[in-house]
Amino acid sequence: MSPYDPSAFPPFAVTVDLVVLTVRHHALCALSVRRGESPFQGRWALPGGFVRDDEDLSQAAARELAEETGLRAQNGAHLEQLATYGDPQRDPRMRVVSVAHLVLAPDLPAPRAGGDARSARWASVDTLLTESGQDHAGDAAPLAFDHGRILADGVERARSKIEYSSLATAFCPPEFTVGELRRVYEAVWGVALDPRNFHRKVTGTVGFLVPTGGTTTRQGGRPAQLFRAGGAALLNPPMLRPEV
Amino acid sequence: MSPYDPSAFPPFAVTVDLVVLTVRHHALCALSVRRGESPFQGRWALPGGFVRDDEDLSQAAARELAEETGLRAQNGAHLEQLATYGDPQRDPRMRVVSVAHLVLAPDLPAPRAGGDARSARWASVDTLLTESGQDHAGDAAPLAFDHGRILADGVERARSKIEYSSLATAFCPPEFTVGELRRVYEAVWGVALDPRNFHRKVTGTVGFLVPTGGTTTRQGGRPAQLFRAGGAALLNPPMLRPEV
DNA sequence: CCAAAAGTGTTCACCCTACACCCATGT
DNA sequence: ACATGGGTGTAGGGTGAACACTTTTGG
Repeated sequence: MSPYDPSAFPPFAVTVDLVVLTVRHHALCALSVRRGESPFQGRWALPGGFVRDDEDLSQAAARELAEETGLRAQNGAHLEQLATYGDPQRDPRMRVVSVAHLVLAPDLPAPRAGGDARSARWASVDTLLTESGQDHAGDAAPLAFDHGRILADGVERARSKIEYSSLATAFCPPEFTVGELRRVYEAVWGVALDPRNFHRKVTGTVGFLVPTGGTTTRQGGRPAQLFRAGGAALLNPPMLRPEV
Repeated sequence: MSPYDPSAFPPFAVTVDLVVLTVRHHALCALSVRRGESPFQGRWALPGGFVRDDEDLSQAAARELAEETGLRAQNGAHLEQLATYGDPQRDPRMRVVSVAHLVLAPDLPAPRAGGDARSARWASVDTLLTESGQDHAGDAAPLAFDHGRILADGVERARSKIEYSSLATAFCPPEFTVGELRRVYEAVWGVALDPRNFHRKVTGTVGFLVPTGGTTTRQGGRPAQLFRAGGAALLNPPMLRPEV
C-alpha cells in the first residue's frame, strides 16, 4: 500500500489557535474572542483560524495574530509553538487538528475584533480558567472546544519559561524599569517578590538587562533607571520561583 | 464566509513521527528506518505514519511505536508530544503536517522492521545529525524530509528535560544502580560527572529513587544497591548540567 | 594483592534570603 | 515633612564542586 495514495489517509482541517498573554492591572490576562457561529455560538474562545495552503504554521499564527490584534510578532512580542491538539471529538463537525501557539505581549490598547469574531476582550486567566473548570449559571461559561485546556497549558508554559529565560521582558514595553519587570513576575507567578533582592538579581545577571541611560518616575517615588532587554535568551542562574 | 465550508480550507494529511531515544554502549542512539519508497527511497528516516480517522495524536504515536519496535508505552518507556512541523514544502508531493513525538526507552533488543519500512536500526545521534548536517559521498546521507531537524529538536528536549525531571530513569531498566543512572546522564549530555557528588545528589533527592533492597555486581567492583524510579516527576533541586 | 566500582566526609566558594538602611522624587 | 518606590550593605544558612578516603567485590 502506498502511504500517499489519496484514499489511504483521512483528510484533516488544520488550524492555529493563539494563547495571547499580557499583564494588565497586576493580573495575567489572555485574549479571548466571542464566537459568532455555531457551535459554541456566543461563547468565548481563543483567537485562531485555518492554516492556508501556502503558509507555514508559524506564518499562519503570525497572520492570525495581526488580524485579531494588529500586533506584529518580532516587534516587541514573542511567538512560539505551544502544542498540538487533535482529539477526534474536539470539534463536533469534522476532524480538526489545532496547532496552538503562545504569544507574550506588552500591555496593548483595547483589542480590535477581526476575522470571524464578533468581539474580543482581555480577561484574567484566573477568570477564564475557573469559568472553564466549572459550569456556572448566568453569563459565565467555559471556553469553547478544548480551549480551556489549551489556555492552561499556555499559562503553565509561560510560568515556567520566565524562570530560566529572559522572556518576561516580552511582557514589558521597549523601555522599562526593574520594578515594572518585577511586577510582571509577580503577576505571572501570583506571588510577592522582595524588591531589593529582585533588583540585585536581575541587574547582576549579565546580558539580561541593558541600561538605556534614561530614568522615569512614572511609578512614583525615586526616579528609576530604564532598561532594554539584553541579548541573553537563557538566564543563568535562573530566577527562582518561591515555593508554594 | 463560514469557516467550516468544506471549500474554505485546504485539506491536509496529518502524520506522527517518532524520535525514539535510548542509551546503548555509552552513546545516545535514535531509531531510524530505511525508506522503501520514493521520495528519499533508500534513505534513513524517523519512524512514523498517518493518523487514523478515529484516534488521538498520542494514540497514533503509541500505535506506530508498537508497530515499529514492539514497545508499549507506559511499560517502561516515556512518550510525550514534541512539536509539529508543517512547512508547505516539507513533503514534495502534498501538504503534510507532522506531529512529532519523543520516546525515551531503555536499551532494547534489536529493532524489528515494521509498517512500510524495509529495515530499522539504532544509530548514534551524533552520526545521524552530522550526516544530516553535511552532504557526504558514499553511503552516508542526511535523514529524509526535515527529520534531521526533528531529531535535533528531540535530542535537545531530552537533554534539557532530564535536568529538572526524573525522566532519565526512562532510559534505565526497571531496576538499576546509581552508576547506571549516572552513565545515562553522561551519555545524553556528553559530559563526565563526578560519581561521588552524583551519588549524593540523586540519593538525597526525595522521591527520585526508591531502594529495592537488592544489590548487583553486574558493573563490577563493590556491590551496588538497586533502585526503582520514585514517584517524583519534578526534581527539586534540579540536576545541574556542567557548563560547556 | 590489585583493580574497579560504590559510597562517605570535609572543605571552600558562592548564592539566596532576610532585613536594616539610605536615596530621590511628588505632594 | 512624609509617603512612595528605587537602590545598597551585610550577615547567616544552604548547596554545589572538588577531592581525600574507606568499603566490597572479582581476578
